[in-house]
Amino acid sequence: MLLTPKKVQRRTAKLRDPEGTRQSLLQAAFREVYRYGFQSAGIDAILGATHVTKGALYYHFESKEALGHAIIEEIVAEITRDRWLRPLEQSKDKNPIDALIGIVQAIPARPRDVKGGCPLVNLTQEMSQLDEQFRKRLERIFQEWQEGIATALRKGQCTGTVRRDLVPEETASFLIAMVEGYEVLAKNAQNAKVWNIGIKNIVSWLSSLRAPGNGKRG
Amino acid sequence: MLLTPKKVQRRTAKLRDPEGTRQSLLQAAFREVYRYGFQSAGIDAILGATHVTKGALYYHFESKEALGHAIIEEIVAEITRDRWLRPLEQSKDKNPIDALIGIVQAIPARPRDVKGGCPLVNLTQEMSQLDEQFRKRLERIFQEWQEGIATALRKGQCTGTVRRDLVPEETASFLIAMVEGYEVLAKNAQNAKVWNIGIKNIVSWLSSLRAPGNGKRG
DNA sequence: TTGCATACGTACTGGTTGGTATGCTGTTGA
DNA sequence: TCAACAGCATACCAACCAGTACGTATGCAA
Repeated sequence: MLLTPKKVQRRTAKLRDPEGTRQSLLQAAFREVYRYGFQSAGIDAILGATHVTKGALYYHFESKEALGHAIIEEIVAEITRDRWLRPLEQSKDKNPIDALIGIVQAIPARPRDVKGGCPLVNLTQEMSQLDEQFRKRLERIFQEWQEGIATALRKGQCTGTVRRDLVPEETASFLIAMVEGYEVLAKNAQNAKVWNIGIKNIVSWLSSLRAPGNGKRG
Repeated sequence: MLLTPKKVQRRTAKLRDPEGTRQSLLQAAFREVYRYGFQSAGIDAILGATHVTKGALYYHFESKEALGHAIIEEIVAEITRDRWLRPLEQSKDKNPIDALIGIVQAIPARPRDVKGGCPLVNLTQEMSQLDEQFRKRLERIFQEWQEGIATALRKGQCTGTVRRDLVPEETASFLIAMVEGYEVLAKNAQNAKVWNIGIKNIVSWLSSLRAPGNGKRG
């Protein structure tokens, strides 16, 4: 008896879409890593969250480590750019203090964001000491972030909206430390209230950076 | 003539010393958890760092989780008390701003501390979202810490050395967020320089909390 | 139509993990 | 003197985990 011809059509006629597969993997892997940490995020769990199989994963990424690197460069870095750098760029004619206040207040305070904390901090805490490759990639993000803020502050100093006695880089770091610090506190509390109080205090501190005689909307 | 009443200690023979065994385990486990995180710290690695065997471990602790709880309650909590609460207690007649400045400046900046980050933050980042038992224990430490600072600030407000417009609890949280935030930045940089700049900025901010007309050593 | 590279799917493996079952030894109270 | 028990030591296990081997389906070029 002749073999039956192969199943002509699979129900969900899967189109080949390597870029789509790659993105699915990155997104799912990010979610798992965000939740459980890189080391504890299991490959099988990541695959279970997608319709992708192990063969496909290891076709697109050399190793779990390489997947981790891609997450940092393509997802985590983008989050920082979306939340901080692009808004700063777009409001570069405005008073940078007002811009920063707007940005800080716009950081999502949805339960899942507060409870999960900042992906950048999560990965830094877990990996910076253990793996230099991870550390370098994370450091680049921090530097980009700091420079973005420092540049805006420097401009504000030129146009007279920001106090001249500040060192822009140090002030930028300080702001980042405050934001990250409150993310940690909020994550521990698993509660947006802590975060909202934090925002309030950061905004109040940001206001103290205005050049004397420069009220709101300077 | 009577000889020594108690047995002379034998050098090589292993004396049974359950409390010592327990402490060895706690210390070694803390070091491993501090370095690799709780989930990634292996039981075998912990045991390898001691002269203790698995049987002894599971005699003293019900599970890895229970060991983790003990680490938080007996080691991490003690670090916070040693660095913050006891110094605050001991200098309760002093200006609290000066006391806090002293404490912040006294936080160890040795490479291994900077590179490892703050144990409290490490554990919070990793576990708060995943395990409520861990979270609760960590939250207690944060609360103790915050209350210690807030109490000191409140006293300062009464004695006129601290600005009266501050909300002590919020200011305490803010300080904690700053410290933790800079620990994250320093850990990412794997470099004490970032930390030292952080200290400088925090100290400068702390000085701004003094009541008007109240210089140093108020 | 063939030929071949891309893009997967599946079954498996060697090593590791937290945890346990069981047995031994030193100490202590009767 | 001896039983009972605290305090371990050792061997072992099932589950899991990253990674691989290898087969197969698809698209495209010649």
